[in-house]
Amino acid sequence: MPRSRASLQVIAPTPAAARRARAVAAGKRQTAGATQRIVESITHAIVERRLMPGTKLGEQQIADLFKVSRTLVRQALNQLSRDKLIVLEPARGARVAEPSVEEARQVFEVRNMLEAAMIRRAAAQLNPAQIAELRRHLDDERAAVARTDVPGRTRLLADFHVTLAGMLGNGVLADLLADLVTRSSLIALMYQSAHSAEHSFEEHVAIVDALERRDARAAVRLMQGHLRHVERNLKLDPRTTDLEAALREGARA
Amino acid sequence: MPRSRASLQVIAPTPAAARRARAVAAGKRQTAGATQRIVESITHAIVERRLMPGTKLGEQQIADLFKVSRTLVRQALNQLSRDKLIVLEPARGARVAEPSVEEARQVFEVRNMLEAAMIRRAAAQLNPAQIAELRRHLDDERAAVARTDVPGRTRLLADFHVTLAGMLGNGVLADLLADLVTRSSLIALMYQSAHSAEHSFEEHVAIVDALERRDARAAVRLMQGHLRHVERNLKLDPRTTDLEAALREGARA
DNA sequence: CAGCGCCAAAGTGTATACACTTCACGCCAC
DNA sequence: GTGGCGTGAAGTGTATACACTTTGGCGCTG
Repeated sequence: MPRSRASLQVIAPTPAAARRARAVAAGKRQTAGATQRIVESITHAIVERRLMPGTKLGEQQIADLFKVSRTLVRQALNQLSRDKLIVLEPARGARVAEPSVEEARQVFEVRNMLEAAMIRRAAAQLNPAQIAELRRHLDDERAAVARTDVPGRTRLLADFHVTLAGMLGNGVLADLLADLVTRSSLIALMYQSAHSAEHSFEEHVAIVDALERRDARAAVRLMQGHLRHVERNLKLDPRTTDLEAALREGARA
Repeated sequence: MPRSRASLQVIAPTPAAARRARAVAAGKRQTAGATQRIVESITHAIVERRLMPGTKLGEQQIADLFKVSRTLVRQALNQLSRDKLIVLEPARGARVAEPSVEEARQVFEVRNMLEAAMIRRAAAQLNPAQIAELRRHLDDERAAVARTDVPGRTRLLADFHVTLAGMLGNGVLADLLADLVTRSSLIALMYQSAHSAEHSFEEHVAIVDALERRDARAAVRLMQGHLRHVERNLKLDPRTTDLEAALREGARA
């Protein structure tokens, strides 16, 4: 009787099932273990620019910090490695990633593809309540920019894109874009010259304006312009001479 | 003198560095550890339909199969979990994922976004040699379809999309799409009714034809049609009655 | 004195040990 | 006979132990 368990649990859930149900209902997502805490901690540290690219991440060092064993730290590092936030070299440990110029270009190209399509749909399907939520987000951005809260504004400017993705009701898209946006933060950290937070904020406002007017074409154009501006503000030009590049290759081989 | 190591290694690489360099030069990517072997093995098993959704994946069982400790198996399972190919329930172990109808819809929506943009660029920038490579791929597909090699044709039909992504020289895009395509395979495995491999193959041919003509508009239209057809061929309609759905929810809570 | 090789310390990679949760069988009360 | 509850086997979660690689320094040699 393969179905019996289903109905039984509906009527009289086991303690374990009840706890799981409560965990889901209670809040967002129960922090499964310490692993997730470590991942988020390091991710935030990178996004908020407290960890520079190339920084060595010793396992024991992190384990001591979080008062756990290396086992959990390694799990966390593996996740971060998959997110491309750190680089894991065999037997040589983990370092904060140093994305190449080429990788930066590719990340922005993919973001452009995804976000152009995303904003087109947003213009078509967002309801007034969601527009209002975006406005609230913009208020937060404005405040962070005003008080020159660098970590906060960095996070908020990035969150704008993720929030938008989340509103389309497509979790897959939201997850994907969250990864890309986080990677973009690391890229910005490496290459950013004089990115004007104010400029980004104003472009976000213009985008929401277009969404509210349901002007899909303008929204797409503004979003693409926004992404292009962010990318253009990075020092992605070939700064290294050919010789220097060759030596870097050698050092990396 | 922070630069000295670079030039030194160019002139006289250490054994370790030399080995790493050789590993990179020698072939694709050196199989870092047994972990990767396990991940690929299970991934292939799922894509080739030898592992059904819901199948329990016991850690010790897998460890014995691959003659390694549970440590490595757990690493592999974590990776697979991030790929959404398996589901990891705390203290209850790993099972092959059973993507919901909603998740299926979202995956195809994102693929549509990405691949429409991708094919547009492909039409603009692919060179004749690359078109020829696509033709060769189509030959393989045709052969696999002809001899009703189900695992092979499944893989090849999926690889078409990944190969295309790879040709754009954007590794980030290729990786992302590879994930989505693999997830799509699992989705197909769950919901596919009577998907005609021949039909997909013919649509691939039409797409390459359009690319060769550099007809971006037609290529986009064909690709979107292709994805829509694949999705439509899934039994994504609400097959379960409301009652059944409710019970499923209960069983899952 | 420069360069090479060797050795020890540090750090990573894998396996194993142990604690804790889950699940199913069986027992007991009703 | 049915339903609830405890108990033990199975399996997962975390920590620890140990082997192996890397690396930097020291002395030896030419």
